[in-house]
This record gives sequence, C-alpha cells and structure tokens, in this order.
Amino acid sequence: MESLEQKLASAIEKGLNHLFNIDLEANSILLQGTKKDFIGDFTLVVFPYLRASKMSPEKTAEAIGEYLVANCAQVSNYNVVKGFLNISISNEFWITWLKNLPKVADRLPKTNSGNTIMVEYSSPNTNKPLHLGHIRNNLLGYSVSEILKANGHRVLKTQVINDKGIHICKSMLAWLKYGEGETPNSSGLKGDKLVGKYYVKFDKEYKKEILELLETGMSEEVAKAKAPLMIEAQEMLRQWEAKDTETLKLWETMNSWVYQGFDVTYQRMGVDFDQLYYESFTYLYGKEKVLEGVEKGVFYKKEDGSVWVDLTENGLDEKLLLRSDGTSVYMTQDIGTAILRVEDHPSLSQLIYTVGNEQDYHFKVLFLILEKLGYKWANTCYHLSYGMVDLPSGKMKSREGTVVDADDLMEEMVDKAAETAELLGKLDGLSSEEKQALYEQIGLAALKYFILKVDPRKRMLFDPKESIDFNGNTGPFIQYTHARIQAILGRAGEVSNAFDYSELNEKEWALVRHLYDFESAVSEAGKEYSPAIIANYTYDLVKHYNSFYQTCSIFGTDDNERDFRVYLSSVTGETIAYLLQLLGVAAPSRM
RNA sequence: GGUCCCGUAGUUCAAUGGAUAGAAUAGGAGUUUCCUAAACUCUAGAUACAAGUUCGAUUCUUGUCGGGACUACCA
Repeated sequence: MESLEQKLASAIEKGLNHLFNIDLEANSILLQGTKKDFIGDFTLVVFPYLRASKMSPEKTAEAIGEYLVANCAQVSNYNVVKGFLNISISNEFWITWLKNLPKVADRLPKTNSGNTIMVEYSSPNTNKPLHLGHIRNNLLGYSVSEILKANGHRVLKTQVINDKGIHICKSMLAWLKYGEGETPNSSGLKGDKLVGKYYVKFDKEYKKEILELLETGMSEEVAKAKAPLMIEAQEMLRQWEAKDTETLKLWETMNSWVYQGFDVTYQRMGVDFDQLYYESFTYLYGKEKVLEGVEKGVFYKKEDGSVWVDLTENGLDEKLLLRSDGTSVYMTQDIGTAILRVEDHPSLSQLIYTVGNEQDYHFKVLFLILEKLGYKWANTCYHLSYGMVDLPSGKMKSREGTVVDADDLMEEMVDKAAETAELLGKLDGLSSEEKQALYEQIGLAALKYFILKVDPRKRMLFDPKESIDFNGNTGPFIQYTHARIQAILGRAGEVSNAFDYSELNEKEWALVRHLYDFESAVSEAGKEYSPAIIANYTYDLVKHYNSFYQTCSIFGTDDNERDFRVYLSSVTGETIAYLLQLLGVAAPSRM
C-alpha cells in the first residue's frame, strides 16, 4: 500500500509538472515534518523550484498548495511562510488511519528479508570483571540487534571471548603465588571479581619489581621487560601454547570462574548470545589463514620469520600478523574468527562488530586484510564504532582502579529505584517479590536509557558522584507513562475502534501525528545502527502523550470521545512497550 | 611528528543543508475536590574562533585554538 508521504510526493510531482513544467521523480521530493511552531503536518521547501516557477517563493508555494488542496484528497489545507509550504492533512484521514492501524509489530517489515546479520558485541578479556565501558558495548550490541530484527532481518548475536594471552596468565601467576588456594566457593567472591583481584595483585607486585630494578640504574623500558614476574608470565604463556597440562588445567579453572561471574552480570543486564567463539580456538585458524596468505603472496615473511602485511598502498602501515617466534597477535585471531563465522553461516549477509572507536584503525586493517585474502564478503563487514564512556577524571583504567564496576552500578541503580518507590509509596499492596522485580526493572531502565539515548558514535560522560536521574528525559519517565496507560486500559475494560469521532483537538492531533512516524523511526534507527534514534523518538512520543493526558479527560461524558481516547491510549501504550523492548527496557504495568 | 574523532544553555544530551537551534537537569513562577505529580504549564539561558561554498551553514570546505583516541613482535 502506498504511504501518505508517497501519495503526497506523487501529487506534488504532478503539481510541479502541471504548474511549472518541472520534470521530477516523486522520490526526489523531500518532505519534512512541520516544526511545532507552525501549523501543518508536512512541509515542502520550495526554494529548489523557484528557477523554474519564475515566481517569488511565496507565490510558488501558494500555487503548489492550491493544487494539492484541489487534487489530493488527504490534504485539507495549507499555509505559506516564506519559502515553506506547510501542508495540513485532514482529520478524517488521521482518524481512519488510526482506526485501521495494525498491531504495532505488523507495521514493520516481516522477518523474511533473507538477510542474516551477525552482530558481535561484548567480547571481553577473561582477566577482569565487566565495567561501565562494557555496559555501553553490551547495551548497544543488544539493542542494535533488536532494531535490526524489527527491520526484518535475521540476527545472530555473538561474541569472541578473549580467553588466551598474557593478560590471563598474569592473573594465573598471581593466583599461584599469592592465592593460597582461594576459590569463589571458599571466599564467596564472584568468579570474575576473584580473577580480577589477582590481575590487580600482579600489577602491584610487578610495579614493585620495576621500582627495585630502576634503583639499580636500569632504564624503565628494560626494567619492564626484565622484571621477574613479567618473565614468568611470558613463560607461562609459552607453556600454555605448548599445551602444558598443569597450565591448561589452571587456565580452564580460572576461566570457568570468570564465565560464571559474567553469566550473572549478563543475566541481570538482560543480554544474551546465540553463539560464542573462543580466541583460544580461533587463533589457530587465524594462523593457518595467515600462512596461506604468505603462500599466496598476500603477506610476506621477514628474515627473522615474522609475518607482515604491507598496507602502505592503502595509506596505512605495515602490520604484524605473526611474531618471529610464530605466536599470534590480536589481528591473527580476528582474521580466523571472521572467516570461521562466515564458514559456519554461509548465508551471512553482514558481520557487525560492536567495538569502541579506539580500535578504528584495527578494523580498517582487518577489513582490508580480509579483502586482500580474496573474501568477497569483506566489504559487508561493519565496525559499529562507539565512543568511550569518560569519567570526569578522564578515561577509565582498570589497572588504576578508576573503573565503574558493572555489577556495582546496576546494584546502585536498583537500590535507588527502591528508595524512590518507597518514598512515593505507590506500590502498596504488592508482595515484596513483586516490588523487588519492579525495582530491578526501573533501576535498569534508568541506566539503559541513560546510555542508549546518546548517539553511539559520540563519547559520553558519566559522573559517579551524580547518580542517574529518574525524572525528565529518562527511562523511568517513559515507563511511568506506560504504567499510567495500563491503568486507564484496566479501568476502560475494553478497547474498541467503533467510535464516531471527527474533530481532533490540538493534543490529540500532535499525538496521532507522532505515532504516524513510528515506522520511519525504526527504519532510520536500523540504517544508522542507532538506538539513540529509538530513544529520542520514544521520549517525544511520551511527551506528547503526557501533554494529552494532562489536558484531556479520558473518561468524560461523551461515549465516542471516551472510546476514541481509550483507543488512542491503547495504541500509544502498545507502541511504547514495543519501542522499550527494542532498547532492552522493561515496560511494567504499574509503578 | 603522522592519521582519525569531537567542541552546542551552568551541566548532560538533540537538531536527512532549511523556518524563531530543541529537550532534560540545576535556577525562578505556577498546577492535585479530577484517569498514578516518577507528571503538566510558564520563565530565563548556548552553536569555540575566522574565512569560504550556498537563496540558506550547528551541519559541507579550509585555517586557528581547545579536548580525546590511534600510531606495540599488548589484547
């Protein structure tokens, strides 16, 4: 079916042709929503047509306006301000449109685009707990996945777990030296926290050793390399790569602690994965592929045996792919993982990497390498590059203890939700389990919305001293509106579209007009990979509803009016719930 | 040094090259006999600077100033 915009655009196209002899494609006509200070539903900027119309902007706009009122049934009126033609759509159209509106999910493309998109997110190292940076990553990855699904794609959520490398060896070594057999069970510490504790311990002892070496007159660079702990850690990595039984056993044990800890965090955050990849496996595959690349002449070997790729033709550097001792680097693993993923899922149409913008260069290199290796799908790979979360003091550094821990932050938000709810005292009559579940939903909503409303590409600031708000442009604000709507629907009993209603007041019109933009908001969010677009659209929708709610009494005396307003509330509530779900935020029916 | 990103109210965030740059919060003033005041209404306050392209620039180009990231045989 043709959309309203398409109808308008083709009417304008005919009008331009009829009036000024302009030959244009209808899809090249740009219609925008009318700004709220002006009257109208859509606005056409007429400046581009002045050359052909040979008239003033005002006259040109009026001529098109007249034409539309006469020739386009949906257009009821128009007004002209300078070069802007504001077009009003008839109440009749809006009410009919609303009456025949399908369920919210049916307004969107069906899941049969044939595209399967793999979205990678999270992908943590296994040597320390998740922090606020991971929260942004996880929420983005999850939400973008949901948004892509809403746009009719199949989505596979994945991550690659960085379970091998010097970082985990550092934790292992420190645990062996100072751990005295501590386990999550013996100490009651969450697994990832326990392993992280020994990572920090390693760093502390390592720094001590460096200081001692510096006092002997050694340079800092040499001291860092010669410190006994570092040498031991590197030796441990070699033993790991040589599949030493003891080392492997410890590695498995400590990783399993970390996974148990991560699971708890993921579950509370509400994110999940369809398939996991482990670096400890994919790096071997990457190595193979790199060696194949050497044979094909895509890469080259230096005299010391190290393998490199020359990207200077592409304006980049030379990049190391295998060390001289034959061990792999980060890039090696990523090459292997990517190829493996496409082999696992031959129908994959796109690979999306949710990774911070500090790795922009890394992904440029990775995609180029895949292209050079001859993989046609390389150009579909997309780096969903997001900005860092900064603290007022600057960047978070795990080793310096300036991180905001993911579990702590979620706990804090839930506590604050509980505190606020107690204060307002609206949840009386609920069991303590029900209350707790609500606090969880509300606290996490505040956190998730706070993160997701910001354009992913931009870096954002988080001040731990100022707790995240529950009023204003926030998650709980949106949830609250949803809950109020549920109360109305409960009281109304049933929702019917059999009302006889013809005149929208200002608030009703603004709400309906905004509801109309739902599809384009979801579609744009998908094209831009941006939950922020969903968040902002939802916020505006809720603002319009609250304004309507405040001014218009729903259970008035007029039956048709009541039925219409209940129906309008129902559509709004359903839309809010759907949008919140795209953000991974719960939509409680009471709060 | 090289490459890339970013500078919008006191603060945190918006604005496919379009109208009078929107919100929120903090500040000031109001709204509960009425469907949940986690709400609503009013008020005050910003495009770092300088040129250029354009009918029109927060948006595109160049330069200056300021902030950040990357530039490892780390991950």
